[in-house]
Amino acid sequence: MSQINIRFPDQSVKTFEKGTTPLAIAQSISRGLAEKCVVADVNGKQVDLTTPINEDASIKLLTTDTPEGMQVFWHSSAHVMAQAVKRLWPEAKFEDGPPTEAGFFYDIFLPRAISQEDFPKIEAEMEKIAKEKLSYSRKELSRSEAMEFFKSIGQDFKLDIIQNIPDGQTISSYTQGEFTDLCRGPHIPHTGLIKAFKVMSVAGAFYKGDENNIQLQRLRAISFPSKKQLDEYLTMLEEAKRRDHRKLGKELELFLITPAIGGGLPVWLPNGTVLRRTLENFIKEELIKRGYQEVITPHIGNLNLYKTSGHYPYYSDSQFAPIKVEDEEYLLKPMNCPHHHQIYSSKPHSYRDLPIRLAEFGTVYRYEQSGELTGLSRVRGFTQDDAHIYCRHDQLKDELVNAVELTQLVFKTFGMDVTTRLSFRDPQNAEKFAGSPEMWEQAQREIKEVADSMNLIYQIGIGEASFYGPKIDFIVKDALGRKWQLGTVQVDYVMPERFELEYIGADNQKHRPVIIHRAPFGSMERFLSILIEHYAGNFPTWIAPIQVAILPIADGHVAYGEQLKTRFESEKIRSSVDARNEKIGYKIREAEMKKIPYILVIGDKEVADTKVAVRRHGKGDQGAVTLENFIKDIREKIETKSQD
RNA sequence: GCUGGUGUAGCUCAGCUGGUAGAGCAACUGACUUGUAAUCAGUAGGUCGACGGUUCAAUUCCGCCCACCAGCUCCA
Repeated sequence: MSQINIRFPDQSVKTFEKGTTPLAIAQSISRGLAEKCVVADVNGKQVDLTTPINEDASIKLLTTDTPEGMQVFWHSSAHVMAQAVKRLWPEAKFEDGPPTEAGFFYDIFLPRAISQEDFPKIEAEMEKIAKEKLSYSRKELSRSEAMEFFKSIGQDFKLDIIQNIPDGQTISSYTQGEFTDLCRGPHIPHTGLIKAFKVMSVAGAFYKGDENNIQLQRLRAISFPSKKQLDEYLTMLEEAKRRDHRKLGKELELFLITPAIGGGLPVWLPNGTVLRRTLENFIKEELIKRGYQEVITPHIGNLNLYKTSGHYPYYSDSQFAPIKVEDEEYLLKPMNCPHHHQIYSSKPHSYRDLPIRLAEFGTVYRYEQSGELTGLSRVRGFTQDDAHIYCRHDQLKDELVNAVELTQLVFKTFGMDVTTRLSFRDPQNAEKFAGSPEMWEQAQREIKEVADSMNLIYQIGIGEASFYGPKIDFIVKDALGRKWQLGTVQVDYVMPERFELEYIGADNQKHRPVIIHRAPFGSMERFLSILIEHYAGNFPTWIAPIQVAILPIADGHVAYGEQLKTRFESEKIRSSVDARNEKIGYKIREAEMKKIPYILVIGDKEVADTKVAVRRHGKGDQGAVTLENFIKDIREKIETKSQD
């Protein structure tokens, strides 16, 4: 009997009999590993634990403690859910059921609408299937066998998938119990490993992601190898919901969205306005340092402007209808750029003038579909911290670097995790993108060179470019794990042509400038939504709407409290006095719930010594300090933009 | 826009199978003059999202619309 060498991740090598399986190898190491192990990585390819190994190999045993293991675990769970649905409603037809970042879903065609009342039934059936400890058995099929089989069980969507599998790729099915699904695998050894299920939601999903197709029912669920892990996950979800900016926005009186004004048209309340203005002032200071000039442009513009730019034809279905005034038509501005281009072209420019950097907090209006509106994250009126940099081609890279650095400064200042995407055009979908293929190749190459020179870690998003050029996009996740694009830096060779922008070069000839569009925050509204969730409403002192709550213990201390407030005003410290006739515990509770960073309790002792008793939000009593020391400390926190 | 769900006082929520609504907190009034997360008592507050229908009677049943929530599609 021949032997083979198996190499482990720690580089140790052990000898096994030829034809051994990852499961047997796991069992030879420890029983615990064998029980937790769900799939194996053999020579870089994931396989079932029961797959025989017939030659020397490197192996990695993946347990449910690894992200890869959980992906397989959830994928296998999706099959269990499909089986459960099939048992409950035999007429169900299945499309696709992949794992996700948290759990899995299956797209199902079923004439009957699945509702929340059905979830417990589905979960119960899934638990039954788990208890049956059905093993997943793999079978490889020819295309015709696969077509014949899935036709015989009426799974029409699978036929379509089979037809789209490229030649030469193995077609396989997995069977557990009476249920067989088309699947490339791999899978966990048996359904008994899945100990806890929770069906989360059902929603429509267009077949193949095309809104002209029928809608399937997307059943989302999550599963775990233990009940405890499920409970922890559900608790984590509850925590996340508490950070939701829509909830905190109401509780902390930051903003208001009311049908009386209109969906997706947020109103900034006094507290939220402080927050937003503080961020705007922060960026304005940076713009001054970096040679930007501020401009202001109107909220509407002649429709012809947007016909020239191409925004109107490209996005006419997501703009508010034009307004007719006398014989002209005007559009609520969906973008600031055409206005800025008019500023550029209002006078001739020398190559010596460039770059020209025009910045504006410009409010734009877009008709977003009603189903898309989400708090401050997706709205119909929002303000971009926009700027357009008109530069010579030899200045482009430096200007791009500068713009990316500014964006990075923003995220660093707030300690936010961000991922970077280079958004390129999709050559398969060329009609969506203006300009020549050569222009696109050049602009994309330039963006990539800048990203590489700055050692950015990025993904490339094909088809994510804007119609006039590629972008470097900065993407963050909200409390519920949804991804949103915030900052963006874009290269544009199209608009200079369309608006016939030019400068006179050293050669006394006319040249086209290149435009960089950039917005470090992106949309102030969306940025604030993420910021609120990032801090869970516990804002660092420098941006907190109210920085200091002054709490007099009794009526006799209110006058001193008012003196403190006046002093704080002169020091540019935002404070409020709670002069109500309430016990100190009550006032403290309220100030804590408002998440005010500093709480000052003042009574006889403080009045006598010109001191303040400091309590930090969430940290309790810090003891008394002199007023002057307190002011010095908090001013430092504000000036250094401390996270504290 | 599409699929499913939700809509009751300022906020958070209760209200079984139809008989015009209730709690806690907040607000207001009074008492208490208070030392680190809720003092006590009282008062007031609702076209039960809008409109239409069925019914002797609709917050409750039906229809249509609106808003919000989850997802899909879209996102300059």
